[in-house]
Amino acid sequence: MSKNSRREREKQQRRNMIIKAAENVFFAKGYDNVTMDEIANKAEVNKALLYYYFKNKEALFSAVNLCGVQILHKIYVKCFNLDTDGYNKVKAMIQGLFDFSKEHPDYFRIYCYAGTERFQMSDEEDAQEIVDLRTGMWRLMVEAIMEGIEDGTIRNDLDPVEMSIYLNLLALSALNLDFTSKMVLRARNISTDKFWEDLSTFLDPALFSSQKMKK
Amino acid sequence: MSKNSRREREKQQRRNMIIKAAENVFFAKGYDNVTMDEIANKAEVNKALLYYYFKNKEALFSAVNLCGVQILHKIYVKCFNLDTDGYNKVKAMIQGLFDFSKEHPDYFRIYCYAGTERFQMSDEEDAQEIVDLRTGMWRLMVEAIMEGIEDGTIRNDLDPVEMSIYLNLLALSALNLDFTSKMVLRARNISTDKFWEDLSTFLDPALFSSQKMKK
DNA sequence: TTTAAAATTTAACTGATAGTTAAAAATTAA
DNA sequence: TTAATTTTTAACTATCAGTTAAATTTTAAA
Repeated sequence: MSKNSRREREKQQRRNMIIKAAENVFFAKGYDNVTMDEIANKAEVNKALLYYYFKNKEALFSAVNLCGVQILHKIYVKCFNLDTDGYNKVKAMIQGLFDFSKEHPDYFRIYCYAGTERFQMSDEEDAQEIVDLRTGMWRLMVEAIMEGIEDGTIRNDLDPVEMSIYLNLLALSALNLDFTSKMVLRARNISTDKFWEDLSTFLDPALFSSQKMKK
Repeated sequence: MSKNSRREREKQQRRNMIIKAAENVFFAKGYDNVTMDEIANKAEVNKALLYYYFKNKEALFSAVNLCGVQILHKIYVKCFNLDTDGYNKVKAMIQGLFDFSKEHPDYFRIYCYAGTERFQMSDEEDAQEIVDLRTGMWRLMVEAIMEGIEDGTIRNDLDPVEMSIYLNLLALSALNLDFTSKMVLRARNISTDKFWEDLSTFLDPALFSSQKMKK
């Protein structure tokens, strides 16, 4: 049994080696410009073995993406466990996403790419775990918002579920700017970091508006 | 000369036929699942002719996308010319994007897809016009925001350029939800239309915050 | 009507690449 | 030693974007 589990471990290690090799190549050239042969070369392994461990190219990509998502998930958990009020937990999570995009820009890039139309269905294991982790992160943010509503640091006239989605969407797309927006900012000499900081100024009144403006 | 220009017109018509055929196929099956042979069949034209009129598949896709962008651009112009204050112009533009996504869901879908990493460089003509139109729309929104700042309907403590990007990003991604967000909303029985309406409630305080909260 | 240019078809071709396969070889557990 | 598992080998299929060059048809203009 102990030997069997050692074997299992080694198999897992081989799998991980392949994932790291794939990571390397995906990071360098994006998804579409990478061939399976390239990955096999990088992993110093035969191409057929890739298909022994992974169903196809997309599954391999999911495995890489999962690594990043796990990191991000941990960040969210840490933010949620901060000893502070709801508002600050939420802010910490948004900042956490920013930090993630800075510390792991490549993971962040494929995280965004994986959210594309191109990848939106799959029944394979890693894809499912990604969905679970993402759902988990969302749940944490909703919890934080609810805390904020109760302790009075976040407005109470909106559904926390919807609010969490607004925040996530905006944060994500602000960190993953399209070509036109980047151009515009560059032309105005606004760095993406300043753009991010100002996002906070922009959003704060939406998070807590003392005036319950209706219509 | 008049005959020459008639010929030109007919050539343009043929081009348009091809675009419409491509449109049909792209709308039905997305970009990646479409083959050039399919488009040629739909257009009842030989595949080689596609390459006579368009550089490659991507150029053809750009031509289709351009049609949608032109519609959207007109909407922005109309909103900008409304006889109202800056705040309401901005709101009208955001609502215009929503209307576009409802009236032309297919154009909207490829508009989003074309914003992806996959498509972010190209020197061909239609691609350039798309960039120009998008820049134009952005300019209009910045103008509207500046009017709002001057007439006092929009907060004055933020760069209008940045503000326009925040608004566009959020609106766009709220209309183009990723898989996880859609799931979450469905699970909570929140329709995407309600989600959109509530976005307005969420955002309003950020557009005009009477309290100039700093830090 | 003639002629030259432009538009269109035909069909076969290249090159890339994901994915398959089946058998042989190497490694490992027992 | 043996049987199961892992890994390699290398050749194969299928698909598709993109090319090409010659033939044919259509059109503009003289």
